[in-house]
Amino acid sequence: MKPNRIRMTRQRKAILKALKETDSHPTADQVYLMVRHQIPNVSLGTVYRNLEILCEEGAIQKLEMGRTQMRFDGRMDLHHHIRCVKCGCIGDIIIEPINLNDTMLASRTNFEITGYQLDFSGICPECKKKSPGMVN
Amino acid sequence: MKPNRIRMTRQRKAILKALKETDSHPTADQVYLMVRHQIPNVSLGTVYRNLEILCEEGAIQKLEMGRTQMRFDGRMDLHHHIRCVKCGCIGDIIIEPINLNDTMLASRTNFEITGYQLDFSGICPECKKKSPGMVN
DNA sequence: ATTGTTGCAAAGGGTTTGCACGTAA
DNA sequence: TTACGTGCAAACCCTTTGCAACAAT
Repeated sequence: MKPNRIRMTRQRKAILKALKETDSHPTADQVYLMVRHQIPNVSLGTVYRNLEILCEEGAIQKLEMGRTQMRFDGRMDLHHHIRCVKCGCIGDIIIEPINLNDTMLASRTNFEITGYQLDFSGICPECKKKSPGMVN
Repeated sequence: MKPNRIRMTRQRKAILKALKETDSHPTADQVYLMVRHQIPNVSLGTVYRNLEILCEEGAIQKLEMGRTQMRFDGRMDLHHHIRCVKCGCIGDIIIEPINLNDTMLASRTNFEITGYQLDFSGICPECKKKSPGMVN
């Protein structure tokens, strides 16, 4: 057990606040822009470092969907995400967790299963409005 | 409909062959090393270009798990993947597809759901052997 | 002969890191 | 006072791309 040495600096506080106040799952540079309203000379490096630290502390979570830019989420309850294939925005979905001890599932691999990541893709309401009926 | 203009060059043939002959889900540079045995002066750029083209042709598939390096798979039947959290190797799992028209699922988001990605994580047989009983 | 493909090397883009200074506790 | 955190800028790493030469059809 290491002592909790993390300091609540202005920057860290502002980054955490920004994430708790939005449901837009922003990228690091979007967080950077938000925080700059309050702390104009904050650096992008500081934003990245703090997002990482806040993740480790369990205060926020990092979304790594495919190989796109990371996104960050201030919501910590169990939920999944859906990405709009047109605009890239991200929404939330709550579904029942998969039972990792399911013998049917376990029998299908010689790995010991410890976790999973389930992300959906689709079309967000805004993009649906813009091109109704269009598949692409 | 564009005519099928893709040429079967030595390089392309070798890359495809390498992927069809392994079940190791190699990264681009691993494919590069494999192909170099046959074509010593092949370039990494060519490997990347051909992996991309072979994906578009539906001959292979690209695995984008988290923000790690891309991996490539010569197997085209429907299956999922599990990544070893210790060594990073990848195995296969076959499970039933999720029904995207499930009203329960659809009611949980205002997106129109079109697809999903489900990847597992766990510990591979080799790593389990090396550190039996250890969680980390 | 045509034009898709290659090797090379440079560029790209998001993220990470080294350093000296600043600041929370 | 101590050592964690910051701003800056350079480094990183994988992947993509421009270009002139090459080769499949």
